[in-house]
Amino acid sequence: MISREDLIAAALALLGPHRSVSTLSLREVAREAGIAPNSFYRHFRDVDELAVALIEEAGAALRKIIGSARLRATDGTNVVRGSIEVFMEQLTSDEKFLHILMREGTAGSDAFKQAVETQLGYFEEELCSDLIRLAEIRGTGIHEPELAAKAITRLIFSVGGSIMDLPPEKLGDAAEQMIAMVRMIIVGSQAMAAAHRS
Amino acid sequence: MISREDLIAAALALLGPHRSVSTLSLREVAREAGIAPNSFYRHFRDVDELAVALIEEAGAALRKIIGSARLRATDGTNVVRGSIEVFMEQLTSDEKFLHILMREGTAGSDAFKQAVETQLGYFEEELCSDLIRLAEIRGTGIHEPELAAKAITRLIFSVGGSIMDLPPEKLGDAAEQMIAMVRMIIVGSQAMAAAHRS
DNA sequence: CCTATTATTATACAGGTGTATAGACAAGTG
DNA sequence: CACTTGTCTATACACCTGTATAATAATAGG
Repeated sequence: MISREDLIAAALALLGPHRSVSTLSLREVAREAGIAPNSFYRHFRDVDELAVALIEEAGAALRKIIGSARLRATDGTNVVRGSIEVFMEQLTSDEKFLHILMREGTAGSDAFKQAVETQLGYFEEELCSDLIRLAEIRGTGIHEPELAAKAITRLIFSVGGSIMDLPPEKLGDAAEQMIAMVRMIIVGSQAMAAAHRS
Repeated sequence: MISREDLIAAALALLGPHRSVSTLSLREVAREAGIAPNSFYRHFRDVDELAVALIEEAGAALRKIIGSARLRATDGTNVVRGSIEVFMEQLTSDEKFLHILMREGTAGSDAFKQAVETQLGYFEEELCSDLIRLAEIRGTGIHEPELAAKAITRLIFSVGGSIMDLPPEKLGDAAEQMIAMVRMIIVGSQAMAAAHRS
């Protein structure tokens, strides 16, 4: 007896740097999972529903990963660098969670897009509390941390999408650029807090 | 006799908020253009080549639009707001150029992705010179304007992709958020310039 | 005007897709 | 045991896809 998770795993196996979720077909996933096409319906209404489940799983897995990275960086000296390094690590690993979330942000069905949106929202929330914590540690204020978190999240996922099939030797530079861009946002939101206070 | 442009126009007609370039089929475009499927090959090797041409056309059209908006805003008081308003205008107009560029950033073939990347690069360049000009007018320095331009461009196209099928009454708020986020980046890059100079 | 070349078409094929239908098999219940 | 119930499969249908081939229509050259 096959399970939802088996189907998700089968879909995951088909995905890769050159294969996006929205191009998966029902028959293909069923074939990969070793079941008859029609059995697919026992678990999902259509591939779209599978895709949404996949996104949710990928998001949860990713948040778990960066969650442990968050705990590591409580001193506030190198949070940005540390987080982006975790990100790049994940980008070059065999796990496809990041690729899925980055690649499919704007394609696919409405349900699918909204699932991605929801996951990005979770990241924003967590990042937002990080930013507030960071500002407290450093004693700087922070202006509209939700917006800063949103900007950083979108920026990273967008830039991530462009660099994800770069040759590995260029990823270092890309990471440095990312770090600099994120710092700009953080410094900006802090400077704006200072300006507002005066 | 049908031309490349006619085919591009046919493809454009098929696209919309719920239809992305990567889902266009050769037969479909040919049908829309009123030619036999095989005649498609006289103009493009495959749909992918059409898609690339489409991206280039959309990019050129967009740059032309914001180019005229750029000229309008030489005093440097409200460049950000003005630019984003042009952006939102375009987002709600019937022209689909923006949608195309925003929606397809990370999906589709490699050639396609790179075409989008190229267009985004053009935007970055133009924005970069704007930022430098703005910094001169205001007398503030600017730290790594290329990176700031990249961050802003990616941010706008990424956020744009999420809000493009929002109900129109929420677009105003979204625009305000965009403005605030872009300001964070600009303020940040200026603050970093000040810090470096000291 | 006839011909050579080019552009466009119609037809056809092999393969893929989602899904409706009906049968096969195992499990649980009396 | 017989029987129902839920799960899976095999077959089949209609439709769509890209493209190879051959026939047609249009154009240009002499």
